[in-house]
Amino acid sequence: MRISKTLFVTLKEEPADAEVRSHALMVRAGFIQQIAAGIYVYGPLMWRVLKKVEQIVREEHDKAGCQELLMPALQPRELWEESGRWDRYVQEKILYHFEDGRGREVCLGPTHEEVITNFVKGKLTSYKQLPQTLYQIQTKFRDEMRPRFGLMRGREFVMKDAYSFDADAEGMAESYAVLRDVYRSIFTRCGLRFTPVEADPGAIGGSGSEEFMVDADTGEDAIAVCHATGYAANVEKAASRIPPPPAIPAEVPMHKEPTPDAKSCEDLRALFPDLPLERMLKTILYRAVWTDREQTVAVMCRGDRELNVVKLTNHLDALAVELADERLVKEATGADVGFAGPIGLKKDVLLLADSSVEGVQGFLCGGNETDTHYLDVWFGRDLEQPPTHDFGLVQAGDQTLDGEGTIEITRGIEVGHIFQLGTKYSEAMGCSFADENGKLQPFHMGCYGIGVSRTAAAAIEQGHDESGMIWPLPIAPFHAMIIQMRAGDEAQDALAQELHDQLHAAGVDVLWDDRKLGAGAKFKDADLVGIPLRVVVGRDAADRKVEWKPRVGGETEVISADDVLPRIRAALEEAGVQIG
RNA sequence: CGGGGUGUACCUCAGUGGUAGAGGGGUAGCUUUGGGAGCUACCAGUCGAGGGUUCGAAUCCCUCCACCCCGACCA
Repeated sequence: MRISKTLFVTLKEEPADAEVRSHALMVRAGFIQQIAAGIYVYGPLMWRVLKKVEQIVREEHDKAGCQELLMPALQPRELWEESGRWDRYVQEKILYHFEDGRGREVCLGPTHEEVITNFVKGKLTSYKQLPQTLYQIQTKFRDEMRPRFGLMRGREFVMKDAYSFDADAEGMAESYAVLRDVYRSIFTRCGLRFTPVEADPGAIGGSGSEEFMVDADTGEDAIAVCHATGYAANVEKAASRIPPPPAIPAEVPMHKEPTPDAKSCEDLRALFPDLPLERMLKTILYRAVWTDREQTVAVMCRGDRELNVVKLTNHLDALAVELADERLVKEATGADVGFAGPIGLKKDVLLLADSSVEGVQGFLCGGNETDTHYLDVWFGRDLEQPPTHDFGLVQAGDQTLDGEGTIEITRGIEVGHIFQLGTKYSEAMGCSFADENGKLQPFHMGCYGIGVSRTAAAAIEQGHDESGMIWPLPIAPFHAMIIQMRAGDEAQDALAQELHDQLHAAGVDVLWDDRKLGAGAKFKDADLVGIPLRVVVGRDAADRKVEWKPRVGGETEVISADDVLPRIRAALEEAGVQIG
């Protein structure tokens, strides 16, 4: 393809509103254009990338026996009432929903468990048909509170979603394992470095889930990994061995101390330098919301540890749990923010504690009175120890649960998430099959998602330098680029044309820069769009000599024009890319 | 949803009460030709929207909207 005949428009200047590299580079290179917050046009080059990712996704799913279909983006409210998710998704303001012309309520699908379950109902009717996995690649709609980072978190994005149907939990686990392998193959074939991690299933529900994280410092997700044991989990889910409780001090009666303006553990350390952080117990107030009620929840936690709202939300089985605002804190404690404690809380506040408080005695805690804390507080003597549970956030340096290794915190971009749903949707929506005895049983389902557009962005996040993008060969918009130095030079025109035609005929995706531009501009553009294999047709064209100039990792080399195709073939083969 | 910021040409931005600007970009010409070359001419804006103050508003005031950032939240 000749650049002069394509929509190839690059910008010299960085877009002002792009925070992450992938976003800035995609805009500069003309891959995407923003239409509104979190809504983008995918330009021709971007679309080529997306199609390549989609193709890899398709091939790997099909190879594993999955079947592709296409479901509607527009979905009726009734379906979502059946699964019981309408309220939660509306509450979380993630669902685009509106009335149609006749007053019927519909939504734009953020995910498709309801539709797929409804679709197989009456079609998958016998155990003899199982297992089956169906998938689609489609645009999803989610009204993200804060879309950001370009394609990383959009309100409309391309997603592959798959759903498995099995007769029982064992079957579901097998289908899940198959898909997990499919996912590994997909991201490996895309040329990405990634880490599969244990995850929290969130609003989707179900028992087990794993996320596939592309390793990148700019990722939105923090993950806890241990190289010694191989443990890897999203910090939302991760558990670790809590450092042992502090030594128990001599028993003295509880006493109240004035602590003016000491609202944090740090402030308190300045006041009581001899008291270890481990013997300061924080009490954090939250507002938990369910469909039909809400409650203030106070959670105690050791001063050297942090709380994990996701674990708390799951424990409470709440729709949402958020930090209490100033007003609510005052209402529950009677004090300003920073002085909450377990003693003397308002009666309707639910008091819980993180496991880290177990075994702590003689501690400091808030006095529920502005500028006041209690010291030398003992569980059992001064108050009952509240029910404890693991609500803790894993920290770098923690021991793994088995004590065999040390956890470190890294960052990643979530490009895939797989779930074992169990019978949540099949039961809620009355979707069942006949087993060997002719008895009706609900399906055991799994669901599996890949953010296709996010995967493309993650590839740039992982592969770029100061000059531009560096695409992995399997998902690059073009495999190879011919950079012709002087358009109009007879020898160069002829050789570039010959090479272009030869490569094209061989099935190589080749982009030919035939523009009448200075050499500098062409090299800058070539670096920016990051096509991995490059050939410069220049001053030696008359001798059928060209320069082999890969985007990265190779010295420029003068080679015969006849060696170009073999070289490209070799590079493609090495990257596992089939052509022709 | 709370806090902060920004809206002026296709892009990046300057312009604090008196004729709407620069650079990039595009077009034409000349020159140049291996890492975003030079010169000349031209193209390009309801100054986010509405209201107010003023002889006069991009500029001051009010309301709204959009976008970006931080937080909260989030497959």
